[in-house]
Amino acid sequence: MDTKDRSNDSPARERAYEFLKEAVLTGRFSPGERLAEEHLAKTMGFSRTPIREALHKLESEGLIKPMATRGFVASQDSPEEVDELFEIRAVLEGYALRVICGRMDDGILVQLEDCIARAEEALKAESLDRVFEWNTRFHDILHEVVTDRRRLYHQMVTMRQYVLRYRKNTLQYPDGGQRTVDGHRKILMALRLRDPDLCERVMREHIQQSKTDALQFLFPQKEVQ
Amino acid sequence: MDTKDRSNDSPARERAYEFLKEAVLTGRFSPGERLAEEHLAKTMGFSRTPIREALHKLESEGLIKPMATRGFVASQDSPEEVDELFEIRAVLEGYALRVICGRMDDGILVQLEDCIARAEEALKAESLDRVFEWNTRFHDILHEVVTDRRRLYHQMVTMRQYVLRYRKNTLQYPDGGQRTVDGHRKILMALRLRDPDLCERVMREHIQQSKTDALQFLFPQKEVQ
DNA sequence: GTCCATCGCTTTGTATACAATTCTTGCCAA
DNA sequence: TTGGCAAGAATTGTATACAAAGCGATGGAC
Repeated sequence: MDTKDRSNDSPARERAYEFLKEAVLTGRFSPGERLAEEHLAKTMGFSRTPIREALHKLESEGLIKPMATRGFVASQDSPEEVDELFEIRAVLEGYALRVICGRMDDGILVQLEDCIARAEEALKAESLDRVFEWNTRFHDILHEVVTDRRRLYHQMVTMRQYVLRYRKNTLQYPDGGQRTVDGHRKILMALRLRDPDLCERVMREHIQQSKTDALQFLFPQKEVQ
Repeated sequence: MDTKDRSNDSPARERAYEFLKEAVLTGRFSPGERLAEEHLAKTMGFSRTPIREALHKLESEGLIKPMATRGFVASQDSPEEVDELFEIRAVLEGYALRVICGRMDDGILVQLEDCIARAEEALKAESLDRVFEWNTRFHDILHEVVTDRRRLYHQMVTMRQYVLRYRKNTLQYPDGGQRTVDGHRKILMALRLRDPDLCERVMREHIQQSKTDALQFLFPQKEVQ
């Protein structure tokens, strides 16, 4: 039935968006590099129209920045901006865990437990890729519980993907992986206790911890306040 | 061809955006009404291009909703969506007040005090318009303290404007105005005490209170959980 | 040699044309 | 009558053309 190539049936605007997002998140643009519509259009084989729409969407998500007069640049984030991003994440994820706490069932708890166990294994095996994978899965499972809270879900997903690009490297920092897994363990415990206040606090601290790690990785010379 | 836009300096896309935002926020579109590009373009005297860009921006802010297959509709919010909006606001504003707390100075405290006093006066005079005005000013003053936290600031401003349309009516509810002013008083006290935890909690409760009022106003028949 | 004005090139902003898709309507068959 | 299908109308998606605005380079005045 559906024999057509799937990559071709989504609208050009979406493909352009995915392509550019990927490019920004993997740092394929040098920081401050100007994003010229015509050039991008030619490179990707679209016209300027879908490119423009993709650029505007990326801007609304804060992935690129408008220049003073016109056009966009691939933004290099300042330490302050990274800090703020993580802080907002911490606050939203904390609140989300509070909501999630009220919706817990044993099936999910088992899944989370499993994630942690596998991440631990990967840690012992010193396979950071797999640690990263299972840590990611841990948060995915939690987010899935609140997909019906669309604003919240959308924001969390957006912000997390924004951050995942350097999150991986962060794990390589001394004990970064261990700290993350410990954080997840605390989160699981708070969920088991069905304590919303504790849930919120623990999640917030977890994200703030990862903020510290990320800042130290990204800006090693700077003091983190 | 361009005989009509000489008095306008801002780009068409921005004027289209402002116009449509205003129309949505004041309820000029009936809920569920389809927003056809061609029609809007003709009505407003633009071409479809700036209209499209404006519509996409409005969608990214959650003011309109994409239909299943194509196009947008002016969305009537469900109780659940209004609830979520206020909850996210509560969380963000709470965090913001925590930040603001660390930046307090006497000048700002005096201004806030003044706002509250004037709102009280207006309450006694039963001038709800002026109550509304000074309550709005109260939050404006707070937000101005964190304009440099751009994501946070932008989100708070966006969400608040979204909510202000029915906020005014909410005040007309029994004691709605008094409750709001009381909330502001608590906020001021928490700031005076320079207690970040208290600040966050008090602000969150304040927004949640206004959520309750708003829900009762918007959906009087429903039970509010 | 330096500063400023101006011209032209580059890039974005807007309009419009055209293609693709969805929605509607009306007809025909079961 | 109803269900489904097809044709055409309506509307969006994309490409392109054109207008306007910025940016840079060149050249002239001092």
